[in-house]
Amino acid sequence: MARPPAAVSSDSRARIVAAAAKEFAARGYAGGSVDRIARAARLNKAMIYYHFASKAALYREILNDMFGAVHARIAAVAASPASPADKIRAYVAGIAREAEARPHFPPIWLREIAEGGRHIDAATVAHVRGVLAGLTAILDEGARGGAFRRISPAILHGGIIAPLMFFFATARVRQRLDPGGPLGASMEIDAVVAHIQQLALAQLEGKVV
Amino acid sequence: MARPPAAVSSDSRARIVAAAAKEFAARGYAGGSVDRIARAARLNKAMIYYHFASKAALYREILNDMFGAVHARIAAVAASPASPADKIRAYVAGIAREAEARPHFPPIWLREIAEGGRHIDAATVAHVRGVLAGLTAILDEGARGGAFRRISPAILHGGIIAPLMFFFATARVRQRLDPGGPLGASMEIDAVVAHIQQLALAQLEGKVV
DNA sequence: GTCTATAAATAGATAGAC
DNA sequence: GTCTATCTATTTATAGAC
Repeated sequence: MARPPAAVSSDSRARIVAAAAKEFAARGYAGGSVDRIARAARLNKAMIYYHFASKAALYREILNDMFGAVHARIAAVAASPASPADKIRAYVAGIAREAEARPHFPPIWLREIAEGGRHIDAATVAHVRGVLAGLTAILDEGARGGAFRRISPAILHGGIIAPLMFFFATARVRQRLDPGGPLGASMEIDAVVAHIQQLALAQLEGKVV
Repeated sequence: MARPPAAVSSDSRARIVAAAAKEFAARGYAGGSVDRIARAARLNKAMIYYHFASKAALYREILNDMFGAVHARIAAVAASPASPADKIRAYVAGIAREAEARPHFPPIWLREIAEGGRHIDAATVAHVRGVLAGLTAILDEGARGGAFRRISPAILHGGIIAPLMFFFATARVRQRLDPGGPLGASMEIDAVVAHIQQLALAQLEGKVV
């Protein structure tokens, strides 16, 4: 295998996106610096403006990828031949898996919520609506078959995604705020996902509320 | 009742704190501008540095007030003579009430989670630990009396606070992302609080998981 | 595609008058 | 306590050479 050339040419766009996702996750949109992104991508600022129209456009690309990936996965789950209960399990696990694949996803999601979705453009809005439409379809199917009570998709979705993002994003903080204590105790992702799956199904099957 | 003087003197510090809370909630710590805070408080930048050592110190004051208020309320709940189940209800309602009293609380909370608690100082850490200690005491009491199963306070707390902050913070976004749809449908705070109370108790009473 | 250099605006913070 | 004026660093973004 030949040694790669000293300056790896022209995956520069991908390097920028990766560096930007990390930067925006750590410091937010406003706090993120184009200069720092360039340095992390081993490029200069001008290259960022060669590939992207603006800092905002770069950020929107990352948002769109995040929500697009979740949308695609949820649409597949909703269209699958599984039972409604299994689809709910897959809904929870699917969001968790996309978050796991993108460490920047939970922090950026939390910040967008805090900002009132200020940077979310039309394409991303469509993805968000698509995710909710998928959940609504699953709930309808379950209700028609008598397996599920009718509950608000919004309440259910919030009860799933909020704790999920919280647990991903706080992995580091919990260690700091409560080392050794119950908050700091390591929580396996699989255990948290299983817990949230059971909580969601309990609501749908009328074991609670 | 006499007309107030044109320039109300020397509640300037309080005006700064109020304006800063709004600014940091809307734009985050990094995105918040001392200039804008001064303008919103009808003062100049120099007055902010007269009252506070730095932008960071001003922000920490707001964080401390938020978490201090929750800590105080939860400590009172834990020490009250109510039943464990009622204490859990009061735990959920208490956090909701403090968030209601401070519109900046949910957005700032979400951002701090996203930032890994970067701006949280020792005093605020103590408040966070105090809240968790209160919850742990309630769970222990319930478990000793046989009313509660033993479950992780961290999981329970996350399942309470994350959806709560999510629903408060998304009141405006949901309207935008899904007007007329289930997400955009107005959700009464009382209904959301009641739902989360029942969800928490269902876990503790072994009806789920 | 990649770079250096720089423009133009805004940031946090301070000096010093009143 | 409150102000104006200003310093310095950093910001996003662009021009133009190669």
